[in-house]
Amino acid sequence: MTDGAEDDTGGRKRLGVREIAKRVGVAPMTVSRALSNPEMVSPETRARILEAIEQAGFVPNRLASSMKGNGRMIGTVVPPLINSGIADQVQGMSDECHESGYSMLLVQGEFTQEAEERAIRNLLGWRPAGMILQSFVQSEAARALLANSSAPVVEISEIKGRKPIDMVVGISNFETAYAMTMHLAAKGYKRIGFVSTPIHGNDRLQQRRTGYHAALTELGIPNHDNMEVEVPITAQGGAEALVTLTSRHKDIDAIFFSSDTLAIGAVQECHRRGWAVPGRIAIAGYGDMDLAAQLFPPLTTVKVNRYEMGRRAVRQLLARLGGNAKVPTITSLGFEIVDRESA
Amino acid sequence: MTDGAEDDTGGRKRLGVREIAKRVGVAPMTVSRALSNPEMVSPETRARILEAIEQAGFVPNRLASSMKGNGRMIGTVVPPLINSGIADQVQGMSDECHESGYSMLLVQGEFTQEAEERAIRNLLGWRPAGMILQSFVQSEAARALLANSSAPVVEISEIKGRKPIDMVVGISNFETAYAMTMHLAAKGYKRIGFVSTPIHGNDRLQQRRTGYHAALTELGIPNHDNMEVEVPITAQGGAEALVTLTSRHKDIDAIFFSSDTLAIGAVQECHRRGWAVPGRIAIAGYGDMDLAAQLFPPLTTVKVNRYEMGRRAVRQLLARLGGNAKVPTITSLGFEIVDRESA
DNA sequence: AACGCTTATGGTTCCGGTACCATTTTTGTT
DNA sequence: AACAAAAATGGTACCGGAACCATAAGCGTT
Repeated sequence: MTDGAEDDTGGRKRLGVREIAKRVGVAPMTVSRALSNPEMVSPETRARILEAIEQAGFVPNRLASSMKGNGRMIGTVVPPLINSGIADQVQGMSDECHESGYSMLLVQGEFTQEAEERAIRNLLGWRPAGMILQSFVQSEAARALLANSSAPVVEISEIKGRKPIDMVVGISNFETAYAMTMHLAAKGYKRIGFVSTPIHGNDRLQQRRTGYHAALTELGIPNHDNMEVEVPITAQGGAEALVTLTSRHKDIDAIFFSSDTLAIGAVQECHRRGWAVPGRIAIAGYGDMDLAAQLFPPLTTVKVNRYEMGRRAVRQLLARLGGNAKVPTITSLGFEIVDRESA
Repeated sequence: MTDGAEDDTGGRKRLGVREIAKRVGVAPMTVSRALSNPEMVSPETRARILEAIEQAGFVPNRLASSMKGNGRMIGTVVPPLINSGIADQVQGMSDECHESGYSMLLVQGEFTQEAEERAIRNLLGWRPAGMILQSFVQSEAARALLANSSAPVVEISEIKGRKPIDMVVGISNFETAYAMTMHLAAKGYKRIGFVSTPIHGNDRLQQRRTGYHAALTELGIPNHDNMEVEVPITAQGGAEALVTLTSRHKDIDAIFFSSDTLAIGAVQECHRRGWAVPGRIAIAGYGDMDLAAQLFPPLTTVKVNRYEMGRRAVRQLLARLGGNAKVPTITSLGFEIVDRESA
C-alpha cells in the first residue's frame, strides 16, 4: 500500500528517545531529561528536542518509565457505579489523579472473595504506585497480596472497627445512621423502619444498621427485626420496601433508607397511593444526591461529600508517595443531616 | 524493624520469572510459558511452577509483557459520570474488559480540545491495545496522535455524520429525537419544547436537536428558537427549564428533555406547582434510567441500552485485536420509545 | 594561570517478561 | 532398528526509558 505518509521524516523507524536523540544529535539520556527534568537541560537543547518530539508525534512510553519505578498509575477498585452515588467518588478520584499527572486503572464490581482477589491481582500486575479500594471484602489472600506489593493503600470505607490495611478515608457510617435516627426521633417519629440494600459482606451498611440500632436502644425503642428490609439498589426496591413495611406495621411512621435511590422510589410509591409525605409516613434517605433537594417533597437525607472523598483518597495516596511520612492514617470526612420536608 | 516474615522462602530477592525459575529448577522461559501458554508445558512441570508461584506470592509484571506487545489494557475517555447515565456504560465496558482479562484505564471529563489532546496523549503513553472514546471533540492533534498509534479505536457516539476515526458503536441520536418528537405529536401535542444540556461541542446533542427540528418541520410546525433552552445537567436545571418555557409560552403543551435527569426535575417542579402531568403539561425524557419507570407519573422516555453499548464497544475492539478483519466499522444499537404516562 | 565548583551532556546497564531460535527428549511409523 | 516428526525445554537478546557514573564545558575566585 501507498503509506499515506505526511512528510519526509517518516522512515518507519521505531519511535523512541533513541530515535529522537539521533535526529536532534544528542544522547538519548538528554531527551529523557528534557521530558522529565527540563531544568537539567539547557534551554536551547530543550527547545530543539521538544520541537523534534512535536514534529515526530512522539509519545513517551510510560510502561518503560514504570519499569524503572517511576510509575504514575493508581489502581482502584470500586462498587458498581449504577445508582449508588459512587459515580461522584470516581469523578473525584479521576479529577485529582489527572491534575497530578497520574492515570487511573479502574475495576468495578460486587465481589466475592475470590473475584476480589483476582481483581487485585490484575491491578497489582501493573505495578501501580498506589491502590484505592472501596468495595473490599478483605479476603486474607487479598491482604497478603497487597502487603507483598510495595504500593500504599487507601481504603475508602467505614473508619471504625476493622483494622485498616494502611490508610483509610471515609466517614463513620455508624455515626451518620445514629444521627439520622436520633433526628427522626427528635421530630416525633416513634416507629422507625430501616431499609437497606443487601448488608452481607458490606461493612458500611452493617455500621449504618448498627447505628440505627444503637439509637433505638438509647431511645428505649425495642429493635424489631421485622422493621428492617433488604432490597436491591433500585427505585423499585425502595417502593417495594415501603409496601412491605407499611403492610407489616400499620403504625409505622417513618422509614430510614440507606440510599437516596431507595428513598426516592419510596416517595414515588407514596404519590401513587396518594399518601402524604411526611403526613402518612416520613421518609429519609442517605447520600444527598442531586435529585434529593429537588424532589417533591424535598428529601431529608444524610449528606456525604462523595466527590471530595474521592479527591481526598487520591491526595492522601500522593502525599505518601511524595515521601511525606507524616500522612495521617485515618481521614474522617464530616457529614450533615439535611433536614428537608420529607421527614 | 523485625521483618514480620512468614516462611523461609523470604530471602529478599527480587521476585520475577527468573527467581521462580531458579527455585523450581527450570528456565525463566518455561515459567513464562506456564503462565501464558500452559499447554506448551508438561503438566508436571506446570504444577511445580504454579505451586512455586503461589507459594512466593508472585504476581507477573504486566508492564514487562506489554513492552513486548502483549498489552492487555484498554484506554477509555468518557464524559462526566454524574447524572448522565454514563455510569451504565462504564459498567458495561468494565465488565466486558474484565471478563476478557483486560484492564481499563479511565479518563473522564468534559474537555476542551487542548485538554482532550493531553488526556489522549496520557493514555497512549501506556501503549494500550485499544482505545474507546466517548466524549470526543475531535481536535486535529488528537486525531493525528491516534492515527500514529497502532491502537484500534472505537468511538461511542452518534453513528451518523462526521467521519469516524476507526470504528463506531452507538445510536442515531437524530432518529431517537425525531421518533420521540413524532410520538409526542401523534399523541396530540402541538406545542413541543426542547430542553438539553449545553449543546456546543456535543454532537450527540446536536443530532438530537436536529432530529427534533426535522420532526417539527415535517409536521408543519414552525421552529421557534425560544422553544428551546439549555441548562446544566441537574434536576434543578430541568425544573428551571420548565419554568422558563412555560412562562415564555402559555400554550406549550409538551417538553422533550434530552436527559431523564432533567425530565425528572421538571416533573418535581410540576408537583410543587400542583400541575398535572401530562394534564397541564406533558413531559418526556431520554435514557430510561432506573427511576424513570418508578417515577410518579411514570416517565415517557427514549430507552437506550447504555450498558450494552459499553459492552459492545469493548467486544468490537477485542474482535479487531483478535485478528478478525471482518469487524464492522459501525455498530448501531436500537432504541425504543417507552410510552408511559407522563406524556 | 590554576584551581574548585557548578552545569550540561554522554555511555552503559538494568527493569522483567517473552519472541525467536537452538537443542534435547519423546513418540510414532515403516 | 532407523529415522521423521512432534513435544518440551533452554539461552539470548530485546522492548524503551532512566539511574548511575563519567566526562566535558563554563565561570568565578585568589
